[in-house]
Amino acid sequence: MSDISSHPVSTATGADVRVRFCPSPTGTPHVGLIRTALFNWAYARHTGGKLVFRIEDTDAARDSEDSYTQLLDGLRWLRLDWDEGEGVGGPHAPYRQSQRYDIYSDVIARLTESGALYESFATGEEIEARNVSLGRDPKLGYDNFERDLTEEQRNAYRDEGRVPALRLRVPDTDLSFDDLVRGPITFPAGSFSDFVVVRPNGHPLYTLVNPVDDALMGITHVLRGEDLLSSTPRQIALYHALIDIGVADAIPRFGHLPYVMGEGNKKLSKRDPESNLFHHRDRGFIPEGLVNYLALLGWSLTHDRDVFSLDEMVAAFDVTDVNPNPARFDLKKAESLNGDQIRMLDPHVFAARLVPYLASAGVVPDPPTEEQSAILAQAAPLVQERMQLLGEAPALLAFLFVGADALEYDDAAVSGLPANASDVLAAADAALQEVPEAGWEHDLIQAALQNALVTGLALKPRVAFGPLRVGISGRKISPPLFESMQILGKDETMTRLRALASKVADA
RNA sequence: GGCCCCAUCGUUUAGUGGCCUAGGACGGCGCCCUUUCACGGCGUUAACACGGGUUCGAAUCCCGUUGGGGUCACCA
Repeated sequence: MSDISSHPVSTATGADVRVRFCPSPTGTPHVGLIRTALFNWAYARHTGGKLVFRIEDTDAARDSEDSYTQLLDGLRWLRLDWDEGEGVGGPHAPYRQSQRYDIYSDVIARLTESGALYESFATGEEIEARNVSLGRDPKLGYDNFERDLTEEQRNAYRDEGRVPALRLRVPDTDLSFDDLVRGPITFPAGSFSDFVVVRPNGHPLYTLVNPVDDALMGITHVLRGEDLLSSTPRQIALYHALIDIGVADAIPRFGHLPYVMGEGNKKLSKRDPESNLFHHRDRGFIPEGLVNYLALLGWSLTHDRDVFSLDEMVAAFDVTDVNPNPARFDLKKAESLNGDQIRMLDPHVFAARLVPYLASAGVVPDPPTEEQSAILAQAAPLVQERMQLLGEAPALLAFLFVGADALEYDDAAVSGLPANASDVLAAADAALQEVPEAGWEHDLIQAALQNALVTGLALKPRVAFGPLRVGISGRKISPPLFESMQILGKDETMTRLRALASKVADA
Protein backbone atom coordinates (compact mmCIF):
# COMPACT_ATOMS: atom_id res chain seq x y z
CA MET A 1 0.00 0.00 0.00
CA SER A 2 1.26 3.44 -0.84
CA ASP A 3 1.44 6.40 1.49
CA ILE A 4 -2.18 7.40 1.96
CA SER A 5 -1.32 10.92 2.96
CA SER A 6 -0.36 11.53 -0.64
CA HIS A 7 -3.79 10.59 -1.93
CA PRO A 8 -5.67 13.62 -3.25
CA VAL A 9 -9.12 14.80 -2.28
CA SER A 10 -11.38 16.04 -5.04
CA THR A 11 -11.10 19.72 -5.82
CA ALA A 12 -13.87 19.71 -8.40
CA THR A 13 -15.98 22.83 -8.66
CA GLY A 14 -18.52 24.22 -11.10
CA ALA A 15 -19.36 22.02 -14.04
CA ASP A 16 -16.92 19.36 -12.81
CA VAL A 17 -19.06 18.63 -9.79
CA ARG A 18 -20.65 15.19 -9.87
CA VAL A 19 -23.10 14.27 -7.13
CA ARG A 20 -25.32 11.27 -6.84
CA PHE A 21 -28.55 10.12 -5.30
CA CYS A 22 -28.38 6.41 -4.61
CA PRO A 23 -31.33 5.06 -2.65
CA SER A 24 -31.90 1.42 -2.01
CA PRO A 25 -35.39 0.50 -3.11
CA THR A 26 -36.92 -0.61 0.15
CA GLY A 27 -40.36 0.52 1.19
CA THR A 28 -42.01 3.81 0.40
CA PRO A 29 -39.97 6.96 -0.26
CA HIS A 30 -39.21 8.73 3.02
CA VAL A 31 -39.26 12.53 3.23
CA GLY A 32 -35.74 12.47 4.66
CA LEU A 33 -34.54 10.53 1.67
CA ILE A 34 -36.27 12.97 -0.63
CA ARG A 35 -34.68 15.89 1.18
CA THR A 36 -31.31 14.28 0.46
CA ALA A 37 -32.28 13.95 -3.19
CA LEU A 38 -33.37 17.59 -3.24
CA PHE A 39 -30.09 18.88 -1.83
CA ASN A 40 -28.04 16.79 -4.23
CA TRP A 41 -30.18 17.99 -7.09
CA ALA A 42 -29.97 21.61 -6.02
CA TYR A 43 -26.21 21.41 -5.66
CA ALA A 44 -25.80 19.90 -9.11
CA ARG A 45 -28.05 22.50 -10.67
CA HIS A 46 -26.42 25.34 -8.78
CA THR A 47 -22.90 24.37 -9.77
CA GLY A 48 -23.79 23.33 -13.28
CA GLY A 49 -22.50 19.86 -12.46
CA LYS A 50 -24.14 16.49 -12.90
CA LEU A 51 -26.53 14.45 -10.82
CA VAL A 52 -26.27 10.68 -11.10
CA PHE A 53 -29.21 8.51 -10.06
CA ARG A 54 -28.11 5.05 -9.02
CA ILE A 55 -30.05 2.22 -7.47
CA GLU A 56 -28.39 0.31 -4.65
CA ASP A 57 -30.30 -2.92 -4.82
CA THR A 58 -27.78 -5.37 -3.44
CA ASP A 59 -30.04 -6.64 -0.71
CA ALA A 60 -32.35 -9.05 -2.48
CA ALA A 61 -34.19 -9.78 0.74
CA ARG A 62 -35.41 -6.21 1.16
CA ASP A 63 -35.39 -4.60 -2.26
CA SER A 64 -38.52 -4.46 -4.35
CA GLU A 65 -39.43 -3.36 -7.84
CA ASP A 66 -42.45 -1.65 -6.42
CA SER A 67 -40.30 0.54 -4.26
CA TYR A 68 -38.11 1.37 -7.24
CA THR A 69 -41.16 2.47 -9.22
CA GLN A 70 -42.26 4.66 -6.34
CA LEU A 71 -38.87 6.33 -6.20
CA LEU A 72 -39.14 7.29 -9.86
CA ASP A 73 -42.71 8.42 -9.38
CA GLY A 74 -41.77 10.57 -6.42
CA LEU A 75 -38.79 12.25 -8.03
CA ARG A 76 -40.72 13.01 -11.19
CA TRP A 77 -43.64 14.36 -9.24
CA LEU A 78 -41.31 16.76 -7.46
CA ARG A 79 -39.62 17.64 -10.77
CA LEU A 80 -36.22 16.54 -9.59
CA ASP A 81 -34.46 15.38 -12.72
CA TRP A 82 -31.08 13.75 -13.16
CA ASP A 83 -28.40 13.72 -15.81
CA GLU A 84 -27.24 10.14 -15.69
CA GLY A 85 -28.66 6.98 -14.31
CA GLU A 86 -31.75 4.85 -14.24
CA GLY A 87 -34.25 6.02 -16.79
CA VAL A 88 -31.87 8.23 -18.75
CA GLY A 89 -28.77 6.08 -19.21
CA GLY A 90 -25.24 7.38 -19.36
CA PRO A 91 -21.60 6.43 -19.83
CA HIS A 92 -21.39 4.45 -16.59
CA ALA A 93 -24.40 2.21 -17.17
CA PRO A 94 -25.80 0.05 -15.80
CA TYR A 95 -26.93 2.16 -12.85
CA ARG A 96 -28.53 -0.62 -10.89
CA GLN A 97 -26.04 -2.34 -8.69
CA SER A 98 -27.76 -5.68 -9.12
CA GLN A 99 -26.58 -5.51 -12.73
CA ARG A 100 -23.00 -4.65 -11.89
CA TYR A 101 -21.77 -7.78 -10.15
CA ASP A 102 -19.24 -8.55 -12.90
CA ILE A 103 -17.69 -5.16 -12.33
CA TYR A 104 -17.46 -5.78 -8.60
CA SER A 105 -15.88 -9.21 -9.08
CA ASP A 106 -13.14 -7.63 -11.10
CA VAL A 107 -12.50 -4.92 -8.52
CA ILE A 108 -12.58 -7.48 -5.72
CA ALA A 109 -10.00 -9.57 -7.51
CA ARG A 110 -7.70 -6.61 -7.94
CA LEU A 111 -8.17 -5.47 -4.37
CA THR A 112 -7.35 -8.97 -3.16
CA GLU A 113 -4.34 -9.05 -5.44
CA SER A 114 -3.06 -5.75 -4.01
CA GLY A 115 -3.39 -7.07 -0.47
CA ALA A 116 -6.09 -4.60 0.55
CA LEU A 117 -8.54 -7.42 1.20
CA TYR A 118 -7.94 -10.51 3.25
CA GLU A 119 -9.81 -13.64 4.14
CA SER A 120 -11.71 -13.74 7.39
CA PHE A 121 -13.13 -17.01 8.67
CA ALA A 122 -14.51 -15.90 12.02
CA THR A 123 -18.27 -15.72 12.52
CA GLY A 124 -20.00 -13.03 14.49
CA GLU A 125 -20.48 -15.33 17.45
CA GLU A 126 -16.84 -16.28 17.43
CA ILE A 127 -15.76 -12.67 17.39
CA GLU A 128 -17.95 -11.89 20.35
CA ALA A 129 -16.73 -14.99 22.20
CA ARG A 130 -13.18 -13.97 21.51
CA ASN A 131 -13.73 -10.54 23.05
CA VAL A 132 -15.34 -12.09 26.11
CA SER A 133 -12.53 -14.58 26.60
CA LEU A 134 -9.97 -11.80 26.26
CA GLY A 135 -11.79 -9.86 28.94
CA ARG A 136 -12.87 -7.11 26.58
CA ASP A 137 -16.22 -5.48 26.06
CA PRO A 138 -18.05 -7.63 23.49
CA LYS A 139 -19.23 -4.40 21.86
CA LEU A 140 -15.67 -3.76 20.82
CA GLY A 141 -16.21 -5.75 17.66
CA TYR A 142 -13.65 -7.27 15.42
CA ASP A 143 -9.99 -6.89 16.38
CA ASN A 144 -8.39 -7.62 13.03
CA PHE A 145 -6.86 -10.84 14.38
CA GLU A 146 -6.97 -12.62 11.05
CA ARG A 147 -4.95 -10.02 9.19
CA ASP A 148 -1.88 -12.13 9.04
CA LEU A 149 -3.13 -15.68 8.96
CA THR A 150 -0.60 -18.03 7.49
CA GLU A 151 -1.32 -20.22 4.52
CA GLU A 152 -1.45 -23.21 6.88
CA GLN A 153 -4.00 -21.57 9.15
CA ARG A 154 -6.21 -20.68 6.25
CA ASN A 155 -6.02 -24.16 4.85
CA ALA A 156 -6.92 -25.53 8.23
CA TYR A 157 -10.08 -23.44 8.28
CA ARG A 158 -10.92 -24.56 4.77
CA ASP A 159 -10.47 -28.13 5.78
CA GLU A 160 -13.15 -27.54 8.39
CA GLY A 161 -15.42 -26.64 5.53
CA ARG A 162 -15.32 -22.93 6.19
CA VAL A 163 -15.55 -20.35 3.47
CA PRO A 164 -14.07 -16.93 4.22
CA ALA A 165 -15.59 -13.48 3.95
CA LEU A 166 -13.31 -10.73 2.70
CA ARG A 167 -12.36 -7.81 4.89
CA LEU A 168 -10.66 -4.54 4.08
CA ARG A 169 -7.42 -3.85 5.89
CA VAL A 170 -7.96 -0.35 7.26
CA PRO A 171 -5.04 2.01 7.92
CA ASP A 172 -3.61 2.01 11.45
CA THR A 173 -3.73 5.78 11.50
CA ASP A 174 -6.19 8.50 12.31
CA LEU A 175 -8.49 9.26 9.42
CA SER A 176 -9.67 12.82 8.84
CA PHE A 177 -11.82 14.60 6.35
CA ASP A 178 -13.25 18.06 5.99
CA ASP A 179 -17.00 17.69 6.05
CA LEU A 180 -18.79 20.21 3.84
CA VAL A 181 -21.45 20.90 6.43
CA ARG A 182 -19.58 20.15 9.66
CA GLY A 183 -15.98 21.08 9.09
CA PRO A 184 -12.95 18.94 9.99
CA ILE A 185 -13.69 15.56 11.54
CA THR A 186 -11.11 13.07 12.76
CA PHE A 187 -11.62 9.45 13.70
CA PRO A 188 -8.79 8.15 15.87
CA ALA A 189 -6.87 5.09 14.76
CA GLY A 190 -8.47 2.04 16.26
CA SER A 191 -11.98 3.50 16.40
CA PHE A 192 -12.89 1.63 13.25
CA SER A 193 -11.85 -1.90 12.43
CA ASP A 194 -11.41 -4.06 9.38
CA PHE A 195 -14.87 -4.59 7.93
CA VAL A 196 -16.46 -7.19 5.72
CA VAL A 197 -16.89 -6.16 2.11
CA VAL A 198 -17.68 -9.52 0.53
CA ARG A 199 -19.74 -12.32 2.01
CA PRO A 200 -18.44 -15.88 1.99
CA ASN A 201 -20.77 -16.59 -0.91
CA GLY A 202 -19.05 -13.90 -2.96
CA HIS A 203 -21.83 -11.35 -2.60
CA PRO A 204 -20.38 -7.83 -2.32
CA LEU A 205 -21.85 -5.57 0.34
CA TYR A 206 -22.84 -1.92 0.46
CA THR A 207 -19.55 -1.11 2.19
CA LEU A 208 -17.79 -2.06 -1.01
CA VAL A 209 -20.15 -1.32 -3.84
CA ASN A 210 -21.10 2.16 -2.73
CA PRO A 211 -17.56 3.60 -2.80
CA VAL A 212 -16.60 1.49 -5.80
CA ASP A 213 -19.45 2.87 -7.85
CA ASP A 214 -18.83 6.39 -6.62
CA ALA A 215 -15.23 5.99 -7.77
CA LEU A 216 -16.14 4.44 -11.09
CA MET A 217 -18.78 7.06 -11.76
CA GLY A 218 -16.44 9.90 -10.89
CA ILE A 219 -18.47 11.22 -7.99
CA THR A 220 -16.79 14.32 -6.53
CA HIS A 221 -19.20 15.25 -3.73
CA VAL A 222 -21.00 12.77 -1.52
CA LEU A 223 -23.97 14.48 0.11
CA ARG A 224 -25.83 12.01 2.30
CA GLY A 225 -27.56 11.54 5.58
CA GLU A 226 -25.89 12.06 8.91
CA ASP A 227 -26.52 8.40 9.74
CA LEU A 228 -23.66 7.51 7.43
CA LEU A 229 -21.18 9.81 9.09
CA SER A 230 -19.58 7.15 11.21
CA SER A 231 -19.01 4.89 8.22
CA THR A 232 -17.10 7.59 6.40
CA PRO A 233 -13.63 6.65 7.70
CA ARG A 234 -14.16 3.12 6.45
CA GLN A 235 -15.30 4.48 3.16
CA ILE A 236 -12.23 6.65 2.89
CA ALA A 237 -10.07 3.68 3.80
CA LEU A 238 -11.53 1.80 0.87
CA TYR A 239 -10.96 4.78 -1.37
CA HIS A 240 -7.29 4.67 -0.49
CA ALA A 241 -7.20 1.06 -1.59
CA LEU A 242 -9.05 1.95 -4.79
CA ILE A 243 -6.62 4.72 -5.58
CA ASP A 244 -3.76 2.28 -5.08
CA ILE A 245 -5.14 -0.02 -7.75
CA GLY A 246 -6.07 2.81 -10.09
CA VAL A 247 -9.84 2.52 -9.81
CA ALA A 248 -10.20 5.93 -8.17
CA ASP A 249 -8.10 9.02 -8.66
CA ALA A 250 -9.27 11.11 -5.73
CA ILE A 251 -11.31 10.90 -2.55
CA PRO A 252 -14.61 12.74 -2.88
CA ARG A 253 -15.66 15.55 -0.57
CA PHE A 254 -18.27 14.49 1.98
CA GLY A 255 -21.18 16.47 3.32
CA HIS A 256 -23.43 14.95 5.95
CA LEU A 257 -26.93 16.34 5.98
CA PRO A 258 -28.82 16.59 9.27
CA TYR A 259 -31.52 14.16 10.25
CA VAL A 260 -35.17 14.78 9.68
CA MET A 261 -36.73 14.21 13.06
CA GLY A 262 -40.23 13.22 14.03
CA GLU A 263 -42.23 13.63 17.19
CA GLY A 264 -40.03 13.64 20.27
CA ASN A 265 -36.32 13.41 19.71
CA LYS A 266 -36.30 10.51 17.35
CA LYS A 267 -35.50 10.17 13.70
CA LEU A 268 -38.69 10.35 11.68
CA SER A 269 -39.56 6.68 11.54
CA LYS A 270 -40.49 4.85 8.39
CA ARG A 271 -43.52 3.64 10.27
CA ASP A 272 -44.74 7.17 10.84
CA PRO A 273 -47.16 8.21 8.08
CA GLU A 274 -45.61 11.66 8.09
CA SER A 275 -42.45 10.12 6.70
CA ASN A 276 -44.27 8.84 3.64
CA LEU A 277 -43.91 11.09 0.63
CA PHE A 278 -47.10 9.83 -0.96
CA HIS A 279 -49.09 10.34 2.19
CA HIS A 280 -48.44 14.04 1.74
CA ARG A 281 -49.24 13.94 -1.94
CA ASP A 282 -52.49 12.12 -1.25
CA ARG A 283 -53.54 14.74 1.25
CA GLY A 284 -53.00 17.45 -1.30
CA PHE A 285 -49.49 18.77 -0.99
CA ILE A 286 -48.35 20.23 -4.28
CA PRO A 287 -44.76 19.60 -5.34
CA GLU A 288 -43.91 23.29 -5.06
CA GLY A 289 -45.10 23.33 -1.47
CA LEU A 290 -43.50 20.14 -0.26
CA VAL A 291 -40.18 20.86 -1.89
CA ASN A 292 -40.21 24.37 -0.45
CA TYR A 293 -40.72 22.96 3.01
CA LEU A 294 -38.14 20.21 2.61
CA ALA A 295 -35.59 22.80 1.51
CA LEU A 296 -36.11 24.57 4.81
CA LEU A 297 -35.09 21.49 6.74
CA GLY A 298 -31.47 22.42 7.24
CA TRP A 299 -31.23 25.32 4.86
CA SER A 300 -32.70 28.75 4.27
CA LEU A 301 -32.81 31.11 1.34
CA THR A 302 -32.52 34.35 3.24
CA HIS A 303 -33.25 35.97 6.59
CA ASP A 304 -36.73 37.33 5.94
CA ARG A 305 -38.53 35.05 3.51
CA ASP A 306 -39.22 31.35 3.37
CA VAL A 307 -41.64 31.02 0.49
CA PHE A 308 -39.60 30.48 -2.64
CA SER A 309 -39.39 28.54 -5.87
CA LEU A 310 -37.06 25.76 -6.90
CA ASP A 311 -35.35 28.18 -9.27
CA GLU A 312 -34.61 30.54 -6.44
CA MET A 313 -33.26 27.68 -4.41
CA VAL A 314 -30.99 26.55 -7.23
CA ALA A 315 -29.61 30.04 -7.67
CA ALA A 316 -28.67 30.29 -4.00
CA PHE A 317 -27.98 26.77 -2.80
CA ASP A 318 -24.60 25.74 -1.47
CA VAL A 319 -24.01 22.68 0.71
CA THR A 320 -21.64 24.60 2.90
CA ASP A 321 -24.60 26.71 4.04
CA VAL A 322 -26.49 23.69 5.29
CA ASN A 323 -27.16 23.80 9.01
CA PRO A 324 -25.78 20.75 10.83
CA ASN A 325 -28.47 20.39 13.46
CA PRO A 326 -31.28 17.92 13.12
CA ALA A 327 -34.57 19.40 11.97
CA ARG A 328 -38.01 18.45 13.10
CA PHE A 329 -40.62 17.76 10.44
CA ASP A 330 -43.34 20.27 11.29
CA LEU A 331 -46.53 19.44 9.43
CA LYS A 332 -48.25 22.70 10.36
CA LYS A 333 -45.49 24.75 8.85
CA ALA A 334 -45.38 22.52 5.81
CA GLU A 335 -49.10 22.94 5.26
CA SER A 336 -48.90 26.69 5.65
CA LEU A 337 -46.17 26.86 3.04
CA ASN A 338 -48.20 24.60 0.79
CA GLY A 339 -51.11 27.03 1.09
CA ASP A 340 -48.81 29.88 0.11
CA GLN A 341 -47.60 27.95 -2.91
CA ILE A 342 -51.15 27.03 -3.88
CA ARG A 343 -52.05 30.72 -3.92
CA MET A 344 -49.14 31.40 -6.23
CA LEU A 345 -50.38 28.93 -8.81
CA ASP A 346 -51.88 30.19 -12.04
CA PRO A 347 -55.66 29.75 -11.63
CA HIS A 348 -55.88 27.44 -14.61
CA VAL A 349 -53.10 25.29 -13.29
CA PHE A 350 -54.72 25.26 -9.91
CA ALA A 351 -58.03 24.13 -11.39
CA ALA A 352 -56.31 21.33 -13.25
CA ARG A 353 -54.46 20.18 -10.13
CA LEU A 354 -57.78 19.88 -8.35
CA VAL A 355 -59.18 17.32 -10.75
CA PRO A 356 -57.47 14.19 -9.40
CA TYR A 357 -58.56 15.04 -5.88
CA LEU A 358 -62.15 15.70 -6.93
CA ALA A 359 -62.10 12.53 -8.97
CA SER A 360 -60.80 10.29 -6.23
CA ALA A 361 -63.55 11.59 -3.96
CA GLY A 362 -66.08 10.75 -6.66
CA VAL A 363 -67.11 14.36 -7.23
CA VAL A 364 -66.27 14.37 -10.93
CA PRO A 365 -64.85 11.83 -13.36
CA ASP A 366 -61.28 12.29 -14.59
CA PRO A 367 -61.36 13.91 -17.06
CA PRO A 368 -64.45 15.91 -16.15
CA THR A 369 -67.16 16.70 -18.69
CA GLU A 370 -67.04 19.99 -20.52
CA GLU A 371 -69.78 21.37 -18.35
CA GLN A 372 -67.99 20.30 -15.17
CA SER A 373 -64.76 21.86 -16.39
CA ALA A 374 -66.59 25.13 -16.95
CA ILE A 375 -67.96 25.05 -13.40
CA LEU A 376 -64.54 24.20 -12.05
CA ALA A 377 -62.95 27.08 -13.91
CA GLN A 378 -65.41 29.47 -12.26
CA ALA A 379 -65.22 27.90 -8.83
CA ALA A 380 -61.49 27.29 -8.53
CA PRO A 381 -60.51 30.93 -8.02
CA LEU A 382 -63.08 31.10 -5.24
CA VAL A 383 -61.32 28.44 -3.20
CA GLN A 384 -57.72 28.93 -4.23
CA GLU A 385 -56.97 31.31 -1.40
CA ARG A 386 -58.82 29.32 1.23
CA MET A 387 -57.02 25.99 0.93
CA GLN A 388 -53.78 24.63 2.32
CA LEU A 389 -54.18 21.17 0.82
CA LEU A 390 -55.77 20.16 -2.47
CA GLY A 391 -57.48 17.38 -0.58
CA GLU A 392 -59.79 19.99 0.95
CA ALA A 393 -61.36 20.59 -2.45
CA PRO A 394 -64.04 17.87 -2.53
CA ALA A 395 -65.66 19.02 0.71
CA LEU A 396 -65.63 22.61 -0.49
CA LEU A 397 -66.82 22.09 -4.05
CA ALA A 398 -68.91 18.92 -4.23
CA PHE A 399 -72.20 20.83 -3.95
CA LEU A 400 -71.56 22.48 -7.30
CA PHE A 401 -71.44 19.15 -9.10
CA VAL A 402 -74.69 17.58 -7.92
CA GLY A 403 -78.35 18.45 -8.53
CA ALA A 404 -80.55 19.81 -5.77
CA ASP A 405 -82.08 16.35 -5.29
CA ALA A 406 -78.71 14.78 -4.57
CA LEU A 407 -77.37 17.53 -2.34
CA GLU A 408 -76.16 16.24 0.99
CA TYR A 409 -76.91 18.26 4.09
CA ASP A 410 -74.57 18.37 7.01
CA ASP A 411 -76.64 17.48 10.07
CA ALA A 412 -75.03 20.05 12.29
CA ALA A 413 -75.57 22.75 9.68
CA VAL A 414 -79.28 22.00 9.45
CA SER A 415 -79.89 21.59 13.17
CA GLY A 416 -77.91 24.74 13.83
CA LEU A 417 -80.22 26.86 11.73
CA PRO A 418 -81.72 29.88 13.55
CA ALA A 419 -85.35 29.80 14.59
CA ASN A 420 -86.33 32.33 11.97
CA ALA A 421 -84.76 30.35 9.13
CA SER A 422 -88.09 29.95 7.41
CA ASP A 423 -88.66 33.69 7.36
CA VAL A 424 -85.19 34.30 6.06
CA LEU A 425 -85.59 31.73 3.31
CA ALA A 426 -88.98 33.11 2.32
CA ALA A 427 -87.70 36.66 2.19
CA ALA A 428 -84.69 35.60 0.18
CA ASP A 429 -86.90 33.67 -2.18
CA ALA A 430 -89.06 36.72 -2.78
CA ALA A 431 -86.08 38.99 -3.27
CA LEU A 432 -84.33 36.67 -5.69
CA GLN A 433 -87.48 36.29 -7.77
CA GLU A 434 -86.98 39.92 -8.66
CA VAL A 435 -83.46 39.39 -9.95
CA PRO A 436 -83.80 38.79 -13.66
CA GLU A 437 -82.22 35.72 -15.19
CA ALA A 438 -80.07 37.98 -17.35
CA GLY A 439 -78.74 39.84 -14.34
CA TRP A 440 -77.94 36.77 -12.29
CA GLU A 441 -74.56 37.90 -11.15
CA HIS A 442 -73.05 37.87 -7.71
CA ASP A 443 -73.04 41.60 -7.13
CA LEU A 444 -76.69 41.98 -8.11
CA ILE A 445 -77.62 38.92 -6.09
CA GLN A 446 -75.82 40.34 -3.12
CA ALA A 447 -77.51 43.73 -3.49
CA ALA A 448 -80.95 42.15 -3.62
CA LEU A 449 -80.34 39.93 -0.65
CA GLN A 450 -78.63 42.60 1.37
CA ASN A 451 -81.54 44.91 0.79
CA ALA A 452 -84.21 42.36 1.64
CA LEU A 453 -82.58 40.72 4.63
CA VAL A 454 -80.11 43.06 6.23
CA THR A 455 -81.91 46.29 5.53
CA GLY A 456 -85.48 44.98 5.25
CA LEU A 457 -85.53 42.46 8.07
CA ALA A 458 -82.77 44.19 10.02
CA LEU A 459 -80.83 40.95 10.35
CA LYS A 460 -77.17 40.62 11.04
CA PRO A 461 -75.38 39.41 7.91
CA ARG A 462 -74.38 36.26 9.71
CA VAL A 463 -77.99 35.41 10.57
CA ALA A 464 -79.26 36.50 7.18
CA PHE A 465 -76.88 34.54 5.02
CA GLY A 466 -76.28 31.47 7.14
CA PRO A 467 -79.50 29.71 6.14
CA LEU A 468 -78.91 30.55 2.47
CA ARG A 469 -75.44 29.05 2.67
CA VAL A 470 -76.81 25.85 4.15
CA GLY A 471 -79.53 25.88 1.52
CA ILE A 472 -77.27 25.97 -1.48
CA SER A 473 -74.25 24.06 -0.19
CA GLY A 474 -75.69 21.90 2.58
CA ARG A 475 -72.88 23.10 4.81
CA LYS A 476 -71.96 25.84 7.22
CA ILE A 477 -68.72 26.46 5.39
CA SER A 478 -68.65 27.08 1.67
CA PRO A 479 -67.06 29.18 -1.03
CA PRO A 480 -68.40 32.75 -1.14
CA LEU A 481 -72.17 32.62 -1.14
CA PHE A 482 -73.22 34.98 -3.93
CA GLU A 483 -70.57 33.76 -6.30
CA SER A 484 -71.71 30.21 -5.61
CA MET A 485 -75.28 31.18 -6.40
CA GLN A 486 -74.10 32.70 -9.64
CA ILE A 487 -72.39 29.46 -10.64
CA LEU A 488 -75.44 27.40 -9.74
CA GLY A 489 -77.74 29.66 -11.74
CA LYS A 490 -81.08 31.12 -10.77
CA ASP A 491 -83.20 28.01 -11.18
CA GLU A 492 -80.92 25.76 -9.23
CA THR A 493 -80.48 28.35 -6.51
CA MET A 494 -84.22 28.84 -6.09
CA THR A 495 -84.79 25.12 -6.08
CA ARG A 496 -82.26 24.61 -3.32
CA LEU A 497 -83.59 27.41 -1.17
CA ARG A 498 -87.11 25.99 -1.45
CA ALA A 499 -85.87 22.52 -0.70
CA LEU A 500 -84.37 23.70 2.54
CA ALA A 501 -87.46 25.74 3.32
CA SER A 502 -89.67 22.69 3.13
CA LYS A 503 -87.13 20.64 5.03
CA VAL A 504 -87.26 23.23 7.80
CA ALA A 505 -91.04 23.36 7.69
CA ASP A 506 -91.23 19.57 8.10
CA ALA A 507 -89.03 19.56 11.12
C1' G B 1 -19.66 1.56 27.15
C1' G B 2 -15.92 3.25 22.81
C1' C B 3 -16.11 6.57 18.80
C1' C B 4 -18.61 10.49 16.14
C1' C B 5 -22.13 14.48 15.54
C1' C B 6 -25.28 18.38 17.50
C1' A B 7 -26.77 22.66 20.94
C1' U B 8 -30.47 30.44 19.13
C1' C B 9 -38.01 31.55 20.66
C1' G B 10 -42.76 25.60 21.38
C1' U B 11 -40.89 24.45 15.95
C1' U B 12 -37.75 25.98 11.90
C1' U B 13 -34.30 29.32 10.66
C1' A B 14 -31.15 34.56 10.39
C1' G B 15 -26.68 35.50 12.74
C1' U B 16 -19.34 33.64 10.63
C1' G B 17 -16.41 39.33 17.00
C1' G B 18 -19.07 45.32 17.37
C1' C B 19 -25.15 46.65 12.78
C1' C B 20 -28.22 41.97 18.52
C1' U B 21 -31.84 45.79 24.33
C1' A B 22 -30.98 38.74 18.83
C1' G B 23 -34.40 39.26 12.91
C1' G B 24 -38.11 36.22 9.80
C1' A B 25 -41.61 32.26 9.33
C1' C B 26 -44.98 28.48 11.46
C1' G B 27 -47.69 27.79 15.94
C1' G B 28 -50.25 30.39 20.13
C1' C B 29 -52.84 34.79 21.80
C1' G B 30 -55.46 39.57 20.77
C1' C B 31 -57.48 43.09 17.34
C1' C B 32 -58.99 44.77 12.30
C1' C B 33 -61.21 43.32 7.58
C1' U B 34 -65.51 40.20 6.52
C1' U B 35 -71.66 36.83 3.53
C1' U B 36 -69.25 31.40 6.29
C1' C B 37 -64.34 29.45 6.24
C1' A B 38 -60.13 31.32 4.74
C1' C B 39 -56.89 35.10 2.78
C1' G B 40 -54.90 39.73 4.12
C1' G B 41 -53.41 43.54 7.79
C1' C B 42 -51.81 45.08 12.75
C1' G B 43 -49.99 43.80 17.45
C1' U B 44 -48.26 40.29 21.02
C1' U B 45 -45.96 35.88 23.16
C1' A B 46 -41.14 33.44 23.26
C1' A B 47 -34.59 31.72 22.54
C1' C B 48 -28.45 32.47 22.43
C1' A B 49 -28.06 25.00 27.63
C1' C B 50 -24.29 25.92 31.72
C1' G B 51 -19.30 27.26 33.41
C1' G B 52 -14.62 28.96 32.36
C1' G B 53 -11.36 31.42 29.18
C1' U B 54 -9.45 34.66 24.62
C1' U B 55 -10.74 39.89 23.41
C1' C B 56 -11.52 46.77 24.38
C1' G B 57 -15.91 43.84 22.92
C1' A B 58 -18.72 37.12 22.17
C1' A B 59 -24.89 34.11 20.22
C1' U B 60 -20.50 34.26 17.19
C1' C B 61 -13.50 31.83 18.75
C1' C B 62 -11.20 28.05 22.47
C1' C B 63 -11.74 24.52 26.64
C1' G B 64 -14.79 21.95 29.93
C1' U B 65 -19.63 20.38 31.76
C1' U B 66 -24.49 19.03 30.88
C1' G B 67 -28.13 17.48 27.62
C1' G B 68 -29.70 15.21 23.06
C1' G B 69 -28.74 12.15 18.80
C1' G B 70 -26.16 8.61 15.84
C1' U B 71 -22.98 4.50 15.16
C1' C B 72 -20.36 0.25 16.57
C1' A B 73 -23.91 -6.00 11.08
C1' C B 74 -21.54 -11.16 6.51
C1' C B 75 -28.45 -4.11 6.13
C1' A B 76 -28.13 0.03 3.29
